[in-house]
Formats: sequence, C-alpha cells, structure tokens
Amino acid sequence: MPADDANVRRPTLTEVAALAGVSLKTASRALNREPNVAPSTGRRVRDAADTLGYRLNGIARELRRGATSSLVGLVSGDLANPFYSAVASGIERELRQHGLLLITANNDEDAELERSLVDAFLERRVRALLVIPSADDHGYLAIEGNRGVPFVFLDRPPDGLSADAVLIDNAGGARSAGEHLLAGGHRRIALVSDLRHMAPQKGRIDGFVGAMRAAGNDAWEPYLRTDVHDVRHAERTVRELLALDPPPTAIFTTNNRLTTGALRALRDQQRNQESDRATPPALVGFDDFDLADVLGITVVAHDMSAIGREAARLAYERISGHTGPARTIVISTSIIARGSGERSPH
Amino acid sequence: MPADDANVRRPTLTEVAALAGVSLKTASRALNREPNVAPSTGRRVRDAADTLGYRLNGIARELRRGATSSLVGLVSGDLANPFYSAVASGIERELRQHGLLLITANNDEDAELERSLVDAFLERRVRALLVIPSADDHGYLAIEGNRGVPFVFLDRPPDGLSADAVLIDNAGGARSAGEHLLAGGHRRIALVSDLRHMAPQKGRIDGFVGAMRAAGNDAWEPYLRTDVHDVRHAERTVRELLALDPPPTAIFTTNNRLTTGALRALRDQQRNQESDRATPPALVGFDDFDLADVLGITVVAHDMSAIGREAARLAYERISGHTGPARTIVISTSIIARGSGERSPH
DNA sequence: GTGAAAGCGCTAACAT
DNA sequence: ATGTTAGCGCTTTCAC
Repeated sequence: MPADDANVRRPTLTEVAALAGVSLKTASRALNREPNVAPSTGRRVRDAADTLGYRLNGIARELRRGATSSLVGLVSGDLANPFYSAVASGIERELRQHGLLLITANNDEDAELERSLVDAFLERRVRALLVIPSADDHGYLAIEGNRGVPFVFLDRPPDGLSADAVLIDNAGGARSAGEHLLAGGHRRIALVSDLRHMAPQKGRIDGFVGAMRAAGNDAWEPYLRTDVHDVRHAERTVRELLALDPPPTAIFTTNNRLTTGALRALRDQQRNQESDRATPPALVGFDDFDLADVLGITVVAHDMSAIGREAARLAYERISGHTGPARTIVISTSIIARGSGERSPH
Repeated sequence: MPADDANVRRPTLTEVAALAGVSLKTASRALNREPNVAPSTGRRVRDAADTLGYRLNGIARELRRGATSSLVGLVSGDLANPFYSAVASGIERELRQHGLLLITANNDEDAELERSLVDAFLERRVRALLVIPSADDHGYLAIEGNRGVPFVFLDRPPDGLSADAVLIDNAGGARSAGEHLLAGGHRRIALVSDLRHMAPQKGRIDGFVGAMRAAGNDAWEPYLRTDVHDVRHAERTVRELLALDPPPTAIFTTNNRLTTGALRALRDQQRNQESDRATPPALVGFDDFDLADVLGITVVAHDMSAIGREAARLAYERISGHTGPARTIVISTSIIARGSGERSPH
C-alpha cells in the first residue's frame, strides 16, 4: 500500500471541475477563494476537490505566474556547525512570515560545489539567494545579481560584486577581546585563528593585533597561530602553545570550533597537572556557544539568529521590489565574562 | 544596479534558439547534451546561451516532465536544536548524492502549523516528505501516503498510517542508562523527562522504569519528574530535586535540553556549596552533545547524522520505485562513560 | 541531424 | 457569476 502507486497521477483541476460540473476557471476561482463565485458553487467545487484528494500543483501555478517560485535558497557550510544552523533557523523563521520556504545546501567548503549549488538554485528559480560563502571569488554571481535574483551575503562580504550583506563586527569584537585580556594584566596572549584568507578571520586577527599595538604590547607575537581549521588541529595547536617556555598566560580563539579544540587541550592539561594545581591560561573565544555558561567560558558573543533574520529581511525587501544601492548590516558583538577570560596571569 | 531590474525577463530557450539560428528543439537537445546534435551546432547554441545569460527554467522542465520536483521536504523542530540540525545535515548529505535538494521548515512544535507546512510541501510537489512530527495524529497524511509521495517518519513512529520510519532505540538506551547507574550503587535515581505523551519520551521512561523494576529498586519513585519541556524548567526541576531530603544520588535526563538544564542547576549547586565540597549527584543524559567530553558527562549516545542518512536512503529507495511494506530502522545507542555517570552515591 | 506541433496544469485576459 | 481562449517555457512525440 505504500509507494506502489508512485505512478498514480494526481487529480488535476480539470478533473475537479468536471466532477463539480463547472468550468476549469470557476474551479480555479473557487479554490483560490477569488471573488465572484456563488457560495454554493464554491462549496461544490471544494467538495469535489476533497473527494478526489486534489492538491494544487504549485509547479504549474508558478510557471504560469512567471516562473518564479516561493523558495529562497541558502548555501552555507554544514548545518551540523551550530553557527550555520542558528543562522538558518533565523532565516527560516523570518521567511515563514512571508510565505516563503527555505532550501538549504551544504557547500562542503568547496568553491566548485558552491558554484554548482548556486546554479541549481537559480534553475529552480529561487526568489532570492543567501550565501555564506566558502569561495573567495564571487565574480560568477555578478551576472545573476544583475538579472533580478537578489543576493545576500552572510558573514562574508561580497567580493567582486555589489550585493546586500550581513556581517559581524569582527574587528571590533576581536579588539575588545584583546583589550579585555590586556586589562586583566596579560601580555603573552596567544591568538589561535582559522584560515587567514577568509574575511571574518582576517577581521578578527586585525582587530586583535590592533588592540595589542595600541597597548604597545608585542609579547603576543611568538604565540600567533593562524590557518588552524578544525577542532583536532586547534587542540593540537593549543597543546603545543602550552608546552612553550614561557607559555602564554591567555588564549584568544577566533571561532567556535577553535574554542572547542582549546577546551579539549586545556582539559587534558588540567588532568595531567592535577597534582600541582597549575592555573590554566585565561581563555576568550569568538562566538558564543551552548553550555559556555556552564563551562564558565568568556566569549565574544553576537546574535546568530539575528544574522539570519536580517539577511532574510534584506532579501525580502528586494523581492518586494526595493531597489537602491547595496546595503550592509553589521551585527554588533559583546563580551560575556564568565570566568575563563578573567583569570589573571599566574 | 542591484534588483532594480527585478522585472527583467530572463531569456528563454526560444531566444537562445533564435540567436543560434536553430529551432527550439535543437537548442534544447544541445543544452541537455542529448545525442544527434552536430558538434558545431552544439557549440553555437551554447555560445548563444552564454551570451544571453540563459539559465534553464527548472519549473517549466519539471512541469513538462510530470510535475514533480527534485526537492525533498523536511518538517521538524527548530534547527537551532542540535538534534534537528544534525539530522538535517545527515539528510542533506545523502540527498545530494542523488541530485536532490532539501527544503526545511520548522513546525514550531505546533500541530496545526506542521500540517500546513506538509500541505505547502506537497503543493510544491516534493518527491518525498520527511517528518520529525510534533503532532500525535498523523491521520491527515494517510491520503497522501497512498498517492505516491513517500513519507518517512524520524524519531517518532507514524501514528495511524503505515510508513517508513527511522527510530532510536529509546527503551534500550534508557534501560542501559538505568542499569549503569544501578551498577554504580545508586538507588535514589531521579528521572527527569520531557512530555510523556511523545513516543520517544515514553520509550525512554519505560526503559528506565523497566531497569528499576528488574533490579527490584523502587527508591527512584519519589524522584520521577515528567513533562519538563525546556531548559529553564529542567533547571528548576533539578534544583528542586537537589533540595529534597534525602536528595537523589543520581539523575537521568531524557534529552539534550533537559541535560543542559540539569547542568546549570548542578553548576549553581557546586558554586553555593564550594566550602563543604559536597559530591554532586551522578548524571547521565540521553543524547550526546558537543563538549560533553570536556564537561565529562556520561551520555546515552546515538548517531544523529545516521538517522538523517537512513531516512534519506529510505526515501530515495521509494522515489526510485521501491515498493513493499513499510520499513522501520532502529538506530542503536551506546553509553559513553565520561565521569559524571560514574560518581558513586555519597 | 534537425524541426513542427502538442501539451504538462495552471492562471490571465477577455468574453458572456 | 461563469466560461473560453491563450500561453507560461519546456520536453515529448513524430516528421522530415
């Protein structure tokens, strides 16, 4: 009884009309609750539709209405990363208000794949395309951008074209993290960052370095580590940092993955040194995360769900016909002190 | 320069054909790389398409090909919950192998909304529909299920219709959690569970109770708490449990949200009792989570990404024409001991 | 190897 | 208030 009848044609509007004894157009009007349909006729048509198990064919409708769907595409990294899923959740909530649906696809951090996913979405005639890009060169989007499909970039600025964007105040957040640690008396501060050629990471590195420069501190320089791209690598990197002589007294990690890695390294260090009760280094991480409160981790927080919401809002405005120059929204950050960032240098 | 020209019609195949000086059908053949096109003609057509910035209209294609899209729908709870996003990620990965795209929608734990989202997806002619239901009654899906759109239920069994499903071994996992704590010498074990009318929760409660019965232990009964539905409520509930006299020596929480709440309550207790160094109760949580290793939390783990993958696989098989009775896949669980579940009763 | 005509299921425009 | 005709952009016959 399941999909055996996968080839069973679904009833069409014509059949509903026939059963109700009215014309195609009248049936259409009745089901769409358009004016100028006699109440009794309307009821008869709807009954017929129910009897047949009729369901509107959205594909045909959309073709007729101008070949544009009610779908909005999101191309991002893996939803298993809480950053992406929080953003996606914010987008979906906002779109739903306007009757739009979200299609998601994971670019696997691969520029080629990203490009082909964008293509696939455009073929599906999405109304707008939201991208958290992995690729650096978005020139390939330029043609599309000018052909009526609004683009919104999230987390990374458009590169090589003009489009709406929602960004995080990366430099500002990282600067305040640096200042926070400096204010705590730290000088030997390690910076563990992800791929430096990615704009958000670059912004965070620059912000941190700016804070150090402004304070005339250069004791952090031997502890700079960039292009650390996953949890395992971060764990290893932090372990190596802790083994240096002298070790850094504080660590700043520039995204949630790196913070996780750092926490694993610190936990192991704690375990091994249980006897001599060494004070662990201070830790501040960019991106808030679940249970950071329980772990007592100081973070540079920002509203991920708002990033999605704002991006969806920008997209919706374009869909609704808003024209004008590209806009950029910058989401602000704030330090949430929970203990790990307030440990003083031992 | 942005969406100003939102009304700019995209070039159609007819225009490409005209520019290339061939017929509509030849252009179609060339772009779809069908046989029987002279190489030079093919090149000419593709050049014309590039010049015009032509992009295939997937909506028209799908209408002609039988009004069925290459979309698969997922209706679930908020992607901000790591359980749902991990499952969604597993689904998306699997679908992508087969050229299918994932549309997601959040049911906001509302049965009415869920139903209308299912409708919306069916109108869009999704090839299959994956549901992590919030509603209890899925009778409304029965008609559809027999009309060629394969359904797969995740995490909760279909109720009132026969459909494929991917479930977690809830009872087994909860039983082993109970046994684990009993083996550690605990008798006064608190059970903190979510809405008991939801099948997964019911399974977990039953499994736990079964373990207690089998061991002839009834000291847990005063510590049973059900219908705890969010983090805050869980935190409050655990706090109340800890204030009892005598307090439970162990706690079992039946999903990730409840575990989070319990951790918050335990953290506060630790803070307040810093002086007298009280041993906190043992804790085992259902669902693994990020940083559980760092926190040292013992959990009943299961492969969330596999749940999505298997569900997508079942759906794909139906899409590909597989017929036969509904299948149910049960994902197994395993206890991961990390310390919190191995604390002995004080 | 290429083309002409038909039509997927619906809605818009124009009758009646 | 209801019906008729045309056509969205494409693929599918079926001819040439």
